[in-house]
Amino acid sequence: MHSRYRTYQRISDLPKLSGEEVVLRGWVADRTDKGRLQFLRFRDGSGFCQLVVFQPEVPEDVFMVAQTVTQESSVEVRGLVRRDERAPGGYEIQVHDLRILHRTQGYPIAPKEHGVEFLLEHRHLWLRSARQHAIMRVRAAVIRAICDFLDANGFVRIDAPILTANACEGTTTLFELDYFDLGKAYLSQSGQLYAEAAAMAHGRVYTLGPTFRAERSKTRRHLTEFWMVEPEAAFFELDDDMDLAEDLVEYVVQYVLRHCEQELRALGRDCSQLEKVKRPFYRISYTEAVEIVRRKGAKLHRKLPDGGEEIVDFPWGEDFGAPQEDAIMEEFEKPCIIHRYPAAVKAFYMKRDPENPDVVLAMDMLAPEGGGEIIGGSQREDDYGALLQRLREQGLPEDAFQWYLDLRRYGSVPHSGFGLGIERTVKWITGVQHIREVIPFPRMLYRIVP
RNA sequence: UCCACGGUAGCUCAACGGUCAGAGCACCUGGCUGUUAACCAGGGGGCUGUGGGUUCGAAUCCCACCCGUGGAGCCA
Repeated sequence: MHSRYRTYQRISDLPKLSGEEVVLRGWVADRTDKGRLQFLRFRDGSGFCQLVVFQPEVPEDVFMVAQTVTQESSVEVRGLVRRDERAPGGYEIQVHDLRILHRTQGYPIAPKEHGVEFLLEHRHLWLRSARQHAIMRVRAAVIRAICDFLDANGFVRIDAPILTANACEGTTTLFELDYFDLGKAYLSQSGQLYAEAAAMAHGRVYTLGPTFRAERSKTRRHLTEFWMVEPEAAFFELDDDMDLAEDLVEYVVQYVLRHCEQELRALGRDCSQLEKVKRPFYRISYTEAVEIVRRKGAKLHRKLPDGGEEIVDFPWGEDFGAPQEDAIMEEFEKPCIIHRYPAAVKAFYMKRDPENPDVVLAMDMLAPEGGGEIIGGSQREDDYGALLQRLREQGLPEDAFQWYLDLRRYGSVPHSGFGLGIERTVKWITGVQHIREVIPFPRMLYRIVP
């Protein structure tokens, strides 16, 4: 690609520059030497490559610079690009000149083992490591793939507000703040309601942005601030919604396999399972899922009023927890969609199944290999009276939802959508164990810095 | 919020209630022409999270607090 901004060569271009003299600018990730032969692991943002400095081939002062340069110093290097099997990545630079731009003293992160706390404390520097570099590239690719797919299928990106007056689902705890003279405002936990409004204007839309949950969650799959893409489409019924979710996830996974081969290898990801992620996925009803849970003996731990706990066979009507989801996904090597959940455990805006009023037209997608729940969606209640009744049943403030009810007053149509968690998806695809590694600066219960 | 575990050198960890709290890595010095977390030799580096208690004696046992970790719940 031609760029008017590129004034120097980059590591990502090395295969095309073999045998040529190049000038690169970047940072020394690490160094080691064998006397008169020195190896510098060099990175410039586009990738990593090895610099080789051999004493007889460079001026004495250049050799001294290479010998004394510290980890994470920024440098400019001139040298010959060589193909060499011994070099990580297959190419290396035979250094002719090396200049220090800024000498680093006491870089905190050694190229050795570190604990989580220490690394999170230094997240601003940790991002430079090869592993974090690869994860962020996959994250970028996932978001790119999502936008490509939705744009190509006629979805218009609509950005939802982050400051909102109303709680979306009325269940989870929200971050609250004072909004001038208008009282309390909340950080959005979902752009869905706004996406619904926009879908009545554009037919097919999606929101993409950060969302916030003030839950005191402490697990490897929760963040207090996370990104979500939420497609919403007029005239889509539940089956269309599931088709869309399936198509989108298939596209994203296959896109990453195609475009991030290097990154996935750097992360040590076994891609054989990902290659299987092709339509059709599995699709089972909640009732069928309950049967699996019971068959596999994933019991329910239920809290008793006296503070104790009882362990019972999983009853129809309860929502699945992590143990149940894990039990279900042991059965499947591809994503599985579970649909038609008990109405009592789902949000007020979900439409009842006309064939069974005990369940709603909702669906969740669970990813295999411990990926967990990556999608939650539903067909929305499009009947004014039914929606108003749900609002009242759940004790939600009608005033704040007047505009939302308007969507059912003026040209209401069947419509559906879902939310796909960006971090959960990246975590699954990269095979990373903890969600905090797949967002640049994670916000968690006990962490807001850096 | 509940449950469990942890906090000792810059980092990762060790040390039965008993001499001066150790090791690896990182850092500094020297050696080596192919290193991949190189290796070899030497060197500096500590308010054992905080406060109280038990004891002749506490990193070690007890209590409280602070900080963190991951599991539940909640969910993407």
